[in-house]
Amino acid sequence: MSGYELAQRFEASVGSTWSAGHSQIYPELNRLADEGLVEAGEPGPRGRKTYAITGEGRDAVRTWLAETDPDRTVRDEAALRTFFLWLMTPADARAHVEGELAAAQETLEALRGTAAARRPATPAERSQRIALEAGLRWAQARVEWARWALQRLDDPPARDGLVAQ
Amino acid sequence: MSGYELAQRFEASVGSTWSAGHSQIYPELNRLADEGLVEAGEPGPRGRKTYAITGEGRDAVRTWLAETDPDRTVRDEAALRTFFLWLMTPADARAHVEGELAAAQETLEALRGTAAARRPATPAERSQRIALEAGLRWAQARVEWARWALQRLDDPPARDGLVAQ
DNA sequence: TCATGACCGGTCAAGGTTGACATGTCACTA
DNA sequence: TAGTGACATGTCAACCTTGACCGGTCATGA
Repeated sequence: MSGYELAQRFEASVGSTWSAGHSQIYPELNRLADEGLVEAGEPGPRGRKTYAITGEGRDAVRTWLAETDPDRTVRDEAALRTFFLWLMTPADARAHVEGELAAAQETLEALRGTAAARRPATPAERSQRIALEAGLRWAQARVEWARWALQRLDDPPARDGLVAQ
Repeated sequence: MSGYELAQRFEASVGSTWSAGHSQIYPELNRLADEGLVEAGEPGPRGRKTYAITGEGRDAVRTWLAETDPDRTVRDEAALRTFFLWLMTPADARAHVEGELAAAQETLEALRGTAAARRPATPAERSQRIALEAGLRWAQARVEWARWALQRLDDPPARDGLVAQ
C-alpha cells in the first residue's frame, strides 16, 4: 500500500478510533522502512511508492498487541463540551446536542453501509466487522443519548437521577 | 481551585473525555494567568495557589463553545486494537475482549455510583449529569459489545452480517 | 522521633500531532 | 490549449502531551 492510499484508508477504517494525516504517515513510513519493519517495492507512476510489512514488522505489531496493555484514556472533544452546556445559551446548548445527534446519525448510517457492503470472509475482515460493531453500537448509543438530552434540556428542573438501564 | 485539585478533579469528572497531567496543568495555569483569563488568589499552606476564572476567561470559554465547531476525531486505543484481533492468538483475542468487558463494567459501576451520589441542583451539576449520562451509555454499549464479540469469537465462521438494532 | 503518604508546586527532554507550505504528475474536459 | 481536480510525496515550525525528575510541606501513627 502507498502512503497516499494508507492515509485514505486510515480515515475510512480505523478513523473512528485514531487518525493521522499524511504529514505524519509519510515520515513514519520512512522510519519504519529504516527499521526494517516495512519494505518499499518498485516505484509506480507519479512517484508512487508502495510498502509491504515485513516479518519483523508483523512481529512488532504482535508484540505490541500481546505485551502492552491498552491505554484506556479516550479523547473526545465533542463529549467534553457537554460538560460545559451550562455556560452556553439555551439555544447554543440545544444546537450542540442537535449537532451531536446529527453527527452520530451520519456515522451510524455510514457504518451501517459499510457493514452491509459485504460479508466478512478473511480473518482480517471478521476482525474489522467486530471493530465496526463497536462503532455501530457507540453511534447508536450516542443517538439515543442525544435524544434523551434534548428532552432533558426542554424541562431541566422536573427530572433527575434517571440512569439509563 | 488549585492546580493540584484541578488535576484530580480533571481525572474524576471530564477524565472520561479528556485527560491532562499536572505537568500540563501547572504551566497552563501560569499561562492563563499571564493572559488574564484566570487570576491567582492568596497563597495557602504548602505553597498552595488558588486560581479563579475571570470575566475575560469566561468569555473565552463561551467563545470557544459558541464559535468553533467540535473536532469530532476521537482517540480510543483500546477500540483501535480490536481492528487487529486477527493478528492475535485466539487466547489473546479473547483476553483483549474480556479486558474491554471488565474495564467497561468497572467504568459503568463507577459512573453509576457518581450518578446516584447526589441529585444535580445547580445548572453546572445538571450539565455534568447530562455529560455523565453519555459516559454511562457509552460504557453500557461497550459492555454489550464485548459480550457480543465474545460469542462471535467462540464461533467465527457460523455468523455474519448481524447488525445491532 | 522518624517514616509514610497525601498534599503541593514545578521543570524538561523526548516524542506525537497538526496545519500550512511546497512540488510535481496524470486524466479529463471546456 | 488551458484549467481543474484527483493522485502522490514530502518538509517544517508550532504546539500538545507524556513521563521522569526535582523540591518541599504537613498530619498521622509506629
